[in-house]
Amino acid sequence: MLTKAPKGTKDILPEQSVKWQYVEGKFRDICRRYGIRETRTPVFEHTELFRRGVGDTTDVVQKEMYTFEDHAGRSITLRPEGTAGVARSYIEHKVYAGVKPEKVYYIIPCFRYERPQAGRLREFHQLGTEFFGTESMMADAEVISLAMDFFRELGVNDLELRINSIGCPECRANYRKALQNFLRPNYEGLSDISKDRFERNPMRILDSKDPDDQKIAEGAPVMLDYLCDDCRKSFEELQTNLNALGIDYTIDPKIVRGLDYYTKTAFEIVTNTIGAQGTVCGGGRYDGLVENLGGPKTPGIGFGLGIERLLIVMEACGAYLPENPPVDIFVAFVGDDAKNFAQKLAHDVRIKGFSAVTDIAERNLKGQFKYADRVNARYTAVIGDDEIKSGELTVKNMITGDQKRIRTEELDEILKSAE
RNA sequence: GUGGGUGUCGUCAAGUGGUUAAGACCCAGGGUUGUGGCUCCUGUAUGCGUGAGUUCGAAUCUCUCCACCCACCCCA
Repeated sequence: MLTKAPKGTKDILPEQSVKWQYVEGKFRDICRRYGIRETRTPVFEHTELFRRGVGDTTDVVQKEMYTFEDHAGRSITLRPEGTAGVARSYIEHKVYAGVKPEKVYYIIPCFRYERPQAGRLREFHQLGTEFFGTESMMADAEVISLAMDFFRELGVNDLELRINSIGCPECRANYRKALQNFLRPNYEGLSDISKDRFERNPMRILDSKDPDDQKIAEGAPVMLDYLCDDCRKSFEELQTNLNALGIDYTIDPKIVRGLDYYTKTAFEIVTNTIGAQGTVCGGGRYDGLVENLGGPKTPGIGFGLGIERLLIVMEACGAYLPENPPVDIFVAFVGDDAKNFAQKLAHDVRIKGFSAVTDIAERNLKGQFKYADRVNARYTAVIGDDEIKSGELTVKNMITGDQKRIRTEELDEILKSAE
């Protein structure tokens, strides 16, 4: 128990963390190219923020939050997603008074109390972006474009972009009514879960896996047919923009999104290569969120992408992921005099900006070479009595096996040429 | 919250009631008191998730609990 990470959490050990850094670095670079800056918000927030922001009736808020009281009796919650905190920060610092739109990205851990399974954890990591202050569908297209660029540059193909519009609160209410009217005659035939959803969120009935539900839902009205003029125009614009960017997509009227704050654009990027949790990226527009949290009426659009799922997809499709990064030079030594000389040499090399590793476990030469091999050293320098006497180094190229004597000053050239 | 599966060395894994629990890899040391990735040798589980029971005897049978995995729900 004591030596076991809590259920649903995972240690990211060094051989994994190089992969994480690679993915994160790629994301940071893409965001830089899109002119997006990073924002960092607290891991925990007031519980009320999520109740209001994510929605009181959502599963996330109702049964998945890590909520506790702090010592002063405040109700605190570990963030279950990224958008609410970023929106809060946007309002708190009156960022809306500055240049619009505000474009930010984040790379953060999130927490949800769920039963873990493949691609689902209690602590998971999201990277994402949020744009505030523009209603233009160009923003939606840019956000989607960014996500697609990210996947493409990571070498992840066979992904499908699905888009939908869930309208604004007005047209959604109309649709809800129409859907309920359509389903009501067969209410008794619905599964228990769907009966439960009938009032709470009838749109969810549409993607039920229950065969009876599916039969009843056949021919049900589609949200897209109930969009108001403004929402319909927006959805058409989005498609025009995506077409202009050469981004393929399919329209999927079943995308509903489980968080209350979404309006208009909803999208998912899915894969079928990683089992049941196929949604790697989900996002959409949330024009009511900022106002709902007490800020000025401010539209917003963004997406969240699960890093754990992304890595699973990358491994499944054979995308490049770094492992065991090389060390420029390993400094081996024989004898006590050479010991200090070696440590000094390694230090000099490090100061010059190269990576150097030396034996700090008192191994014999053979063991040191073995270790040099393990740490993926490009070169190994050997220092012993002979070298100290002559002021030279023996340097071995670990890939070709070539070995020669050089003067210490020549080492720089060799290390540089290896890059 | 509901359902299914699995639990033997750091990892993979043999073993299905009978003395000391295979093997491989990894790791460490050595064959070579100055040379790795190959080779050879040596070492590493007082224990088979936990607790109890059946038995002369249990990793092997029964039950309890626990952990992990997978799926539903929902979502990243």
